[in-house]
Amino acid sequence: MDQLLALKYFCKVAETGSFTSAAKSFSVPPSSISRRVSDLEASLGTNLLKRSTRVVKLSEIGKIYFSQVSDILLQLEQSNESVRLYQSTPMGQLKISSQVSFGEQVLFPLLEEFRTRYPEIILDISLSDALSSLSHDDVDVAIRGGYAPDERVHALRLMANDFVPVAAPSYLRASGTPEDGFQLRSHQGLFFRTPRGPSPWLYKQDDQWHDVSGHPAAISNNAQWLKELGLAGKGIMMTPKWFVDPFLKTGEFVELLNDSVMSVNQDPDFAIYLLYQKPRYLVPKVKVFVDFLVEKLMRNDPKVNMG
Amino acid sequence: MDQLLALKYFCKVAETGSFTSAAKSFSVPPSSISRRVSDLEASLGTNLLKRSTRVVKLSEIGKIYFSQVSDILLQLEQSNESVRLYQSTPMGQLKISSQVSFGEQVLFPLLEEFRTRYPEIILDISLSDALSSLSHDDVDVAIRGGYAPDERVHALRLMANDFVPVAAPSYLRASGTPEDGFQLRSHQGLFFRTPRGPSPWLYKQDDQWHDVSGHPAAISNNAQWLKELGLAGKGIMMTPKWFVDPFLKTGEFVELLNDSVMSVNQDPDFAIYLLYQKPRYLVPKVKVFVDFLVEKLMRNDPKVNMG
DNA sequence: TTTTAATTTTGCTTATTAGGCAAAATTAGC
DNA sequence: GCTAATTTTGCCTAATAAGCAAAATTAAAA
Repeated sequence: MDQLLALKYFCKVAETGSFTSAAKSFSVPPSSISRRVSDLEASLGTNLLKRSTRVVKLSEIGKIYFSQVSDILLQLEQSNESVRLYQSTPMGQLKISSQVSFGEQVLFPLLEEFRTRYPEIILDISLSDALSSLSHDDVDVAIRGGYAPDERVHALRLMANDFVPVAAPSYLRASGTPEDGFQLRSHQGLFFRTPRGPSPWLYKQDDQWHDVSGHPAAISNNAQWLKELGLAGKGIMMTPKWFVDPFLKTGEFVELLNDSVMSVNQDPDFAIYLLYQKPRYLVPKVKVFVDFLVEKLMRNDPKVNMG
Repeated sequence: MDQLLALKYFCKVAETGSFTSAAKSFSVPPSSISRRVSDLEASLGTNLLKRSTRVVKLSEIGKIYFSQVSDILLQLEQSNESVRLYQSTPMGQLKISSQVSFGEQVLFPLLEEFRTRYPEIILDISLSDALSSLSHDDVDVAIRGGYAPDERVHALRLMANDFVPVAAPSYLRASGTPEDGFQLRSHQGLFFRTPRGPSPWLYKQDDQWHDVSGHPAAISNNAQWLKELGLAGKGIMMTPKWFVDPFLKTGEFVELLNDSVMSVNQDPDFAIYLLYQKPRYLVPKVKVFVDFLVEKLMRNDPKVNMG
């Protein structure tokens, strides 16, 4: 028996005092109401209603049951309504995982606008360079520099992640400016250590990749420290443009080997990806964040969109 | 969709963290659980669960929904349970309607025992000599001197309602003792007025009924007043034995024409009836009251059971 | 990484149950 | 007692949940 249906029928009969009018408001024949209510009474072993052809009244226990059940039905409807609201309005906790430097450099400056635009979303950002899968970690969206990931996850290519060699003018004055990829090997290098180890410098010539890594002056997983060393003229750093963009503009960093194809990775799909699960029913908070990042990073923001 | 079933399935999945174990506890195939929960999610337009083969976790909105819904299910179960308790234990308001004199004379003396035996029943007694149908009046049981009533009401013949003429010794001394039914016509009469009018005195001889009503000394629908007049020797009163039983014992009243067939009504089914509706599911409070009256009035209570 | 085993989901059929209509039964009011 | 509104019952159809087997998925083990 569809007990919830029976309860709805019963309450309507109790409210209207008639099977017929209850049937009308549900657009079913009165016989359906009669049967469902009878079923309900049978399942409880009780007469909830005192029937007579003209007036249907509640029995003593029917009165008690009705007052309780009608409240319960109301509560249930409110719960359903709150779910629908959640599903139609961006709200709730939004857990975002990002690489440290991208988060610090690109993400954080954007978030204040996002917060004011969607005040009902509570942001929960965790920055980490550790490889994490969305399925394990309890995150809604993840931003990762890397490859296109597995299938059942939406991967939106936010921007290219091209690496370029940069150095401070002071370094170049002291050590000279490399004119060719292979010359990098004789320079000082500031190396970023990924979870897979220090990233090598790769140089492409005639469809061939060459490791042109310089002498390691410093290795760290902390991009900030490496950047400071670079600004201080301690060596050449391979870095995504977005990471040093402000300094290139001011001239504190100089991009080297403009025409060469440099990388730290041979995979052409290497890029910044926005990852999020694709559930059957997309949650608004995720959708608006994805849309927001697309708007800010993929359209016409010259500062970062230089893929 | 059987939403309540879906909610139960969903909550069990949320509690156990597994479709399979939920299926076991309901003794249905896991596919049923899967489908019902999917239906529920579809009807809400939301993913309530984050599925993976090993662990099923609640989504953000799923957590909220679960906490609300599990509480709602609990409330509903409690309501159902309270109905079943009501249906298995004598409790609640018991509305009793009775004729005034029968109530005062017979019923009230019994009720204290009933109250102590069933403390959870709240008695609501209304005494009235007006004809009332159970369907109109909001009563659970009614006690009526009269005929067997209509069909869809249980009519339990509690006791006979034979009327006998009685008088005080002082009256008999002053006016003489009638030796024959027809002699009553020359006596003073204390007449009870029913809703149908004053009750005549009827005397049966050779299968023939004769109206042998005396001169009306007083007419009232208040039996108590008539009784006081009778005790004061103002006339002869036709009364059920149970109404004057204590006075017959003390000799304050004397029963006249012991061997004659006297009545106020020609109907042989005239008696005291206990009336109650026969609903599909008999409510315990009514059942125990009926049983109680049968025990007290129909078995071996010599004081009143003199039909 | 590959394999394995547990779990969920899907496709199909069967069984159950609600809806729908008409006729019968019930009853309050005339 | 009759009439009209209402509820209930009988019977059929339609909708939906259960049941089973196979396929798909995925966390953990090898």
